[in-house]
Amino acid sequence: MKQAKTVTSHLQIAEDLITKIRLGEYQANEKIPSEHTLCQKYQVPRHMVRQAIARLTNLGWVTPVQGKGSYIKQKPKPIPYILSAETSYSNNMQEQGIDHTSKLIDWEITNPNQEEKSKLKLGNGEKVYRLEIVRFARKQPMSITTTTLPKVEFPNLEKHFIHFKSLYRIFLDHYQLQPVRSMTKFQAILPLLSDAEMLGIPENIPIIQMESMVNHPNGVPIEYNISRIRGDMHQCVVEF
Amino acid sequence: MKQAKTVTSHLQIAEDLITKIRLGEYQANEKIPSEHTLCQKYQVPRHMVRQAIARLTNLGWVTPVQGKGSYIKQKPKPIPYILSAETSYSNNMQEQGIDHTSKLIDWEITNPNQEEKSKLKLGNGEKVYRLEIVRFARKQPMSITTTTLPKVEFPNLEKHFIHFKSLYRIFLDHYQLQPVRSMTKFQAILPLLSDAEMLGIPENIPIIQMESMVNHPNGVPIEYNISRIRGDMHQCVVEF
DNA sequence: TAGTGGTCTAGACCACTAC
DNA sequence: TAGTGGTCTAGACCACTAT
Repeated sequence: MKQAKTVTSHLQIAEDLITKIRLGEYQANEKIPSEHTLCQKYQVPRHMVRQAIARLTNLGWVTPVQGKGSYIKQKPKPIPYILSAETSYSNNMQEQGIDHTSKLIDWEITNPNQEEKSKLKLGNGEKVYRLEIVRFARKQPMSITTTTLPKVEFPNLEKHFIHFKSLYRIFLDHYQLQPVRSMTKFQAILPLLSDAEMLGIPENIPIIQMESMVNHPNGVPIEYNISRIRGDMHQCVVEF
Repeated sequence: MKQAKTVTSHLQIAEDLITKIRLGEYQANEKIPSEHTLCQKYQVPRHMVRQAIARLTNLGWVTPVQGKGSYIKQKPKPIPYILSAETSYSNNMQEQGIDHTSKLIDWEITNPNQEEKSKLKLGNGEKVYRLEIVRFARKQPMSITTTTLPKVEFPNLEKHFIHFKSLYRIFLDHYQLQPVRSMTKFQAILPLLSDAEMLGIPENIPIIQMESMVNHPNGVPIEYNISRIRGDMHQCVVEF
């Protein structure tokens, strides 16, 4: 006679653990029981438990830390990010009273790529500034932006990089320019390794990749940027 | 004397495989070599190779199929989805000449939850229709929408479900109603298991969760919906 | 030193696909 | 039937954390 085998597979262990986290039996910021303990509890070899925990890690429920245990993740409260023609990131954070900073981590004067050239309607041989900006909110890195500006529109831009606060601050203070966002495209993707590292997030947290065109009030395109923002930390809002 | 051990860990195998896919040595829609072959190639036990492939799977490079092999994923070309006050999904697909359908998979008349009640400005005791709609484009499931409508605004709505084509078709044809989108919030998240299954995607493909308010042209809120759309298959566009 | 998670070995058997 | 990936066992040793 066949014995009814206990159907404890790694999938079921994972499901059980998730349920317990959901129901609060295991609490956020606490640890789930150790692998060893779980082996005893489910009466399975360690490999099974590890497979289950790998699943949980993947789905974003826990973060294992060597020598300590697997910590249950806090579900983050996302920050509203209002998309409109007039608002910039800093601007947005400011209005919500969220502590924020920007950091210029890299810049160059270079030849535009095809994309940039057409988007910014550049003539042949025109150069661009290309900046890499990391934005922080509540001291945490929240987004990375690659922004491209026609050199001709921003004479001596690099002079203003020394005490870099915000790009739009520079636009306003030194070029008397109130930029206008004309278009934003977005897409949900998984981060590149380099971006994930920079943002201090695991590779499996989705990010929103946002591509924007920004114009001079007279309609001339003056900025093209691609931001990668933490999808779990932002709730973007568009009003019509 | 210590022998310089070959540092082939699962991480390095994964990295090597990714590089080969990137460079086109292994081509999209083809398979990577079998686990057995890779074991021989890297001179490691199967467990190591499987760990590496698990990583690739996770990062979205391959999809293993039992009995066949691990297929290299095609990077999908996303469909543009224009967000504006006037456009609906069907409408959007129509204009781009993309073959599309909608399917009403579930509906009920029920009491609204707190969220729905406040969003739709419902009085006490007012009932709502709650529909579950799956939208297809190019024969593939692309999004799942939970939509809530005040019952009082749509008398005998269920009469029109028999040959369901599109919600907005019903609005237009039977209620002479040209709906207006007033607000959209979006966020990048990983799908729930049930949604992933319905969309036929692995759990690690990010989706855009989009919450919208839709009004009568006179400003009265008539629809509140939450869509989960495939993040990898859509490029959402907002114009200002 | 004890306990945690991370890596790794060397197998076995099963389920599915292709021929 | 042979080849593929999926599940599972039963260990070993290492790296890190806490005490």
